[in-house]
Amino acid sequence: MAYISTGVEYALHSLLFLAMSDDKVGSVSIRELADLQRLPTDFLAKIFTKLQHAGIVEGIEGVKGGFRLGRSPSAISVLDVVQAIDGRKLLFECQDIRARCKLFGRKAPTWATKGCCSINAIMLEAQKSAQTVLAKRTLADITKRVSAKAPKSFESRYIEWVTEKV
Amino acid sequence: MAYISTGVEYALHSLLFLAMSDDKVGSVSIRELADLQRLPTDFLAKIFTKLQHAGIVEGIEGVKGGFRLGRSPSAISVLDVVQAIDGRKLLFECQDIRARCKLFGRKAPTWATKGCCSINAIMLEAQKSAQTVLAKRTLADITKRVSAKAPKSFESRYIEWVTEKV
DNA sequence: GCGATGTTACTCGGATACTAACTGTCCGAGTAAGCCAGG
DNA sequence: CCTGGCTTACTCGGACAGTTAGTATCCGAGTAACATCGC
Repeated sequence: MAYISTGVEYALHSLLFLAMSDDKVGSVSIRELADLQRLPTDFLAKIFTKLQHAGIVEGIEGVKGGFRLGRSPSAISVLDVVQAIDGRKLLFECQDIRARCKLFGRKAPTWATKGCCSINAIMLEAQKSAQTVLAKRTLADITKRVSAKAPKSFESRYIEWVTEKV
Repeated sequence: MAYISTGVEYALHSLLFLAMSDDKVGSVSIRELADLQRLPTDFLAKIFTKLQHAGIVEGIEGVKGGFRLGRSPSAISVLDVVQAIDGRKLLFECQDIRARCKLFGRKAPTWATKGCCSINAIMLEAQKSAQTVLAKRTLADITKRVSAKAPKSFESRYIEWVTEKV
């Protein structure tokens, strides 16, 4: 399984649609989002409650309810979404192997302890590097890139679809 | 589970020992390496055959056999080890969600196709960034950092242990 | 009309399968060093 | 001697069990818009 789950993928694509209709439509329901993209409805619902807990979206209960963005698309980074869905998962989980070395007696010396494992340090550096990339990309950036290559009709057809509720 | 498996961790720690004794001992057996670090022997064996296929270590069969580094520690990057053990795993597996969008008919337009998914592009960028960090760190670097903080006696005790075979 | 009631379409959240990957174990096969016996 | 077989300690590689995380589904509870009905 990949480090970044498909849940994140579902979330990002769905958020992209929400961003498109943010100023034009009150809210979009999970059923609509799932239907539109042929995604599993219940699963997408769970994903959105996570996004809500992170403040990325805002849920509106009751009939005619749904979700809308919790803040501006330019204030939602890809990293925000990844961490909201997958949690603050580590790229690498140091298990402190060196401290188990038989050459030490019952207690490992302090220089071999978890906090300063050289291998872990490198992995953390790599993780930070990846996160920096994800942190500087926002929903707004992606929307811009998509609308640059998508035809104008795409957005309008989406708005139409989501308001008419076929 | 973390993106970088514990197999990689076992491999790196073991390779560090091999690097220490590289010029002083012909080869070290899996049993010794596992015993020294209290790691599961059979599992470590499997890991080392992967490292061998990648040319990172060299196996010597028969009694008195074992493994030694396949090339200089400065020519073995952390990324080499990660890819040898975990394969060329992607940080993110694009499933081409956008192409499933109901707004398209039976066939998605070319602008929405896998190769140019904007989300995937960002993930690939993040992955590349992490890999760059891992690629520039070599076994030699780590060895240097470890021996800087470990007491001199550590290395000599290890060499002693591995030659005497208690 | 107008307020009370019921229906419907949503969001929530818990419980539960199913699946795939990683970890760990077991075992049999092949290989080479070192020992030992028979010439 | 020295040559051939035996033992031993390794590496290989296949097969398989256990565990965990992610994916997906089902269902009951709560909420609010809207329609309907009785007055």
